[in-house]
Amino acid sequence: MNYRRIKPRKIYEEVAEAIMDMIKAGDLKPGDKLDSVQQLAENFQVGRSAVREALSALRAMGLVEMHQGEGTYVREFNSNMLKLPVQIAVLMKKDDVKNLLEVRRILEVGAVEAAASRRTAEQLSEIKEALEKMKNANDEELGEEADFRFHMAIARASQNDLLISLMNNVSEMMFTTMRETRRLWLYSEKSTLGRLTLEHASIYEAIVQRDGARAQKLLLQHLQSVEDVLMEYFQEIEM
Amino acid sequence: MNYRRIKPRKIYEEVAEAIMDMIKAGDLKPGDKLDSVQQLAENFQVGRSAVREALSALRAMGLVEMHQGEGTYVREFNSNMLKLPVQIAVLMKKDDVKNLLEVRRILEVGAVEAAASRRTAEQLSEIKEALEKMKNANDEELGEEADFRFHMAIARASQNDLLISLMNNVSEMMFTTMRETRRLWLYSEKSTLGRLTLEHASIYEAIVQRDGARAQKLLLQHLQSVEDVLMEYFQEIEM
DNA sequence: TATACTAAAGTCATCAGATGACCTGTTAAT
DNA sequence: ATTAACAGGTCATCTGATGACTTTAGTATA
Repeated sequence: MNYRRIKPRKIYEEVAEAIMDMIKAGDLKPGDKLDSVQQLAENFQVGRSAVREALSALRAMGLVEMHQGEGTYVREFNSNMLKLPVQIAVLMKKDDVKNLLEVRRILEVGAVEAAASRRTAEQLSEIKEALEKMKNANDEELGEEADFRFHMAIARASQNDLLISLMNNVSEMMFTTMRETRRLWLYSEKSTLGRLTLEHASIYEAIVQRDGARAQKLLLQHLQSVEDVLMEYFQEIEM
Repeated sequence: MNYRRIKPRKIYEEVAEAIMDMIKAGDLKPGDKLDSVQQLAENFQVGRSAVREALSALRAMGLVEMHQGEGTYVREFNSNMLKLPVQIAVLMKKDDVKNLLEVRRILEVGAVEAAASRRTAEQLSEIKEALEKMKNANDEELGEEADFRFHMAIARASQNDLLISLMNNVSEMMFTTMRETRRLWLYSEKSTLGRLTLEHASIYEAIVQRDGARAQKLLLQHLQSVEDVLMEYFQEIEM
């Protein structure tokens, strides 16, 4: 037999949903202040704890902000509010890291094409700036940061907030997981930084010329070689 | 001037972090039962509310499960535990939907290449099954489901849990946002279902032959045409 | 009047006790 | 042996109290 699953609806879930509905319906707009916990509890005819748990859930989802002594406010909802739980990254096993790198590559290759076709002049100069910084960076730390900025500048040029936000999250998880690996790698081969810079430069050129296909191809090669080296080091260190 | 922001650390944040550290350190493994709220409160020397808020946060992150009357457990952490707040989808504006579709396309084009090169025989038959179901579906509802299954089967064949999970989330957001649109679209043109099936079939063939590049090209065309029609309808309906 | 300090009100954060709901395993009854 | 009743443990929720923090208004002072 096939019984339909009975779900005991928790009160805080109902409250959270009710508040979310008010947001959807436009009764509450971004920036608006919610009623006090006390007030909400009375309105919904539930205890304050239930309201607090509901608000906690909404906060975890990024829908509201709670400020002690001030009140609770509806947050602006750009797509970039999407937050993956980055902390989880530290729990990752080797396979997960491989997957993470692959997702990074997929997202970025997708982003660079959009960037090539949509980039504004301003975004172009942002990319160029990161590129220049990398050229002039003798220090590994500076190089690493410039590298990161270059890739994020490309993401921003895609003008897809959701994509930007995903890449942000994925990058952060990458750095969290591989912070040691990456550092060792950069320290070990001085020549690497130069090669990376050259590859970046050619990608930049393709974006300048709005040649999405070429940019994709170059970026793919670039990332794949980086991946290979990174995985090699990662394997040595973490296993 | 630039003052560094002072953050009054909330107790529940500290508790959440402490528990997370225990998980990281391996003191708590997936499947383990946490101490009772009562007990944790005593251990940390804080009130039960603080513990509950901490656990709420961890639950929202997907790190633990709370079962009334039973206890709180550490969840298995596959990458597929990554949960984007899908509910937010309903709040999306037109631009967001466009971005969402683009991200879907990027992820899926990436996934299909991985699928083409890595798919096992079993995964192949899973894809074929979805394809057959779609062929035999006279009903729109069945067709829609088969369509969905086809795409998810490809994702699974990529064998990248993180990628699968992201696509799952993105798909869900898509369906949430466009459930009305999509239905209307399918109802309006019977011929569409047949065309979609043909396109799927050719993609399937490319995967059979492990021709990643060809699969990518076909899928890209497929998704782009779907996107175009979808956006057209969406604009009419929602504006 | 203008400024600085103070007080009060509103609100979130946290605590602690009490009660209800729910699950599991044990014991008792048939 | 099977089933029903029970007990213990635990989360869910309510409630009153207290602390911390922010904003605002009022008051005192120069």
